[in-house]
Amino acid sequence: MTRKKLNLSYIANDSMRKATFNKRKKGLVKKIHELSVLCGIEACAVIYSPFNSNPEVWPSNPEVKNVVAKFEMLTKLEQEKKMVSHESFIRQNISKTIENNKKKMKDNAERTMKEAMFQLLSGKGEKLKLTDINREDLCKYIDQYLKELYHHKNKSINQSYIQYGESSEATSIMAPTSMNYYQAINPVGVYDQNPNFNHLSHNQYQQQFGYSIVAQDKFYNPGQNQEQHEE
Amino acid sequence: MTRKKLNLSYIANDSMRKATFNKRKKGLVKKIHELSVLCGIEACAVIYSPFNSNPEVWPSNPEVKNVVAKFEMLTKLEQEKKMVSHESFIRQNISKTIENNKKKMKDNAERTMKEAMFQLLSGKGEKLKLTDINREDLCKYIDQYLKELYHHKNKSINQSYIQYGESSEATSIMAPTSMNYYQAINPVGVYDQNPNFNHLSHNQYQQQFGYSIVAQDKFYNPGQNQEQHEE
DNA sequence: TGCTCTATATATAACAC
DNA sequence: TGTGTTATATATAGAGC
Repeated sequence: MTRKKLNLSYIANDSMRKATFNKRKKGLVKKIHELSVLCGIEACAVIYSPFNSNPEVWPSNPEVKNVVAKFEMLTKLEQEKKMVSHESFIRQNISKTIENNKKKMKDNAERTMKEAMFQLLSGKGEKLKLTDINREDLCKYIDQYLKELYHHKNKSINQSYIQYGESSEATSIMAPTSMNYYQAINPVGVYDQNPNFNHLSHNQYQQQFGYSIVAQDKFYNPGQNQEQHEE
Repeated sequence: MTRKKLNLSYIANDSMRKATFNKRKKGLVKKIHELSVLCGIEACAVIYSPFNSNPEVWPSNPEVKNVVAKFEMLTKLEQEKKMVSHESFIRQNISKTIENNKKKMKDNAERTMKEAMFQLLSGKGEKLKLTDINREDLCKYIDQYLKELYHHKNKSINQSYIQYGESSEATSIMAPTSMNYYQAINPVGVYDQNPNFNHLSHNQYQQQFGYSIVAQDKFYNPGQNQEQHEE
């Protein structure tokens, strides 16, 4: 009569399984009851018994109805969200990891862009392997960076001086764009090779870059998308 | 460091309660998991946690969805029927007891009636305390008794001889009613005091007693209610 | 707060009836 | 099958960190 060390696997023997089932069910219900009393919470358990003819057995106390009612009230989706099941836990973890990864990749890309930009600014543009960096993306990044830079600068001086929205006109702030840098740093040929600046209509440009260039060269209107990379 | 003997009552101290909650929740989930593996069953538990911001936590494995789905499929009524909660157990017990009591009271009343009837039949009617027994009820009972008696007698002789329903006419069986007994046993005065026989129309009589008296005196049609006391 | 540790309370496997 | 008994495995209160 020496107790075994619990081999956690299905008990093949029918009568032994039933005996174990009854004992453990009793213990389980007791535990649930204790937990609910000790901690003043609502809890219930549903156990499908293969022995007891009625397909399911219940948990603990009269509050079952409340618990079940509450549980039923939640939509299935919400239940799944809130259930800390092993599966959903793992799923959540995967989602988190993917999200994290995306963030870091984006961050990485930005750092690369920034470095490239500063290399251009410091006159070391000829050392840049532009095959590694998408030229269009780089232009976009530089424009965005300068826009934010100017935005913040002007904001700190006089907030009201800047006008947002599509209707802002002559009062909008002058800011350099990637064009200036390309013109300044690269030979004309290189600039001409970039189709983004030469052949896009204003509408296309706006679509591509998220803000419009006004009729007067070198003026721009910060569009509604300007805040998207605000930190 | 000596473990106390578990005082099963709400733990007032917040941090201690939380610690206990977490420990016991873990143990509970483990137990449910063990039970489901050892006995090859589906089980789940719902615990409403006051600590964990998400209002409920759950038990063990991916089968929760199945368990919950099954559980939800059952109507609420069916669930309650099958739940062996303490409360519903007691409620069922109460219902049973009340039902039993009603049965016995009915049985008692019938025995009293029967006794009274036989006292009348044996000519000891003058000893009856008719204040204890509702005169109307007694008439009803006697009629019913006789009806059944004749019904069974004729049934055993020739079942087809009896015609049920409202349309049965001349073929219906002749049977004595309580009127005969009252007329035979009591002085006219007593019989006259019973308003049920003298002053009710046929329709009213039918409404009152559940069957009709046909135009010819002493003939009756067993109505649809005749089977109601059949044993 | 949340973890580990350890003595003890509890749960329960195996056995007997 | 259900119940009771006992030796042992497991759960956990209380303490420290």
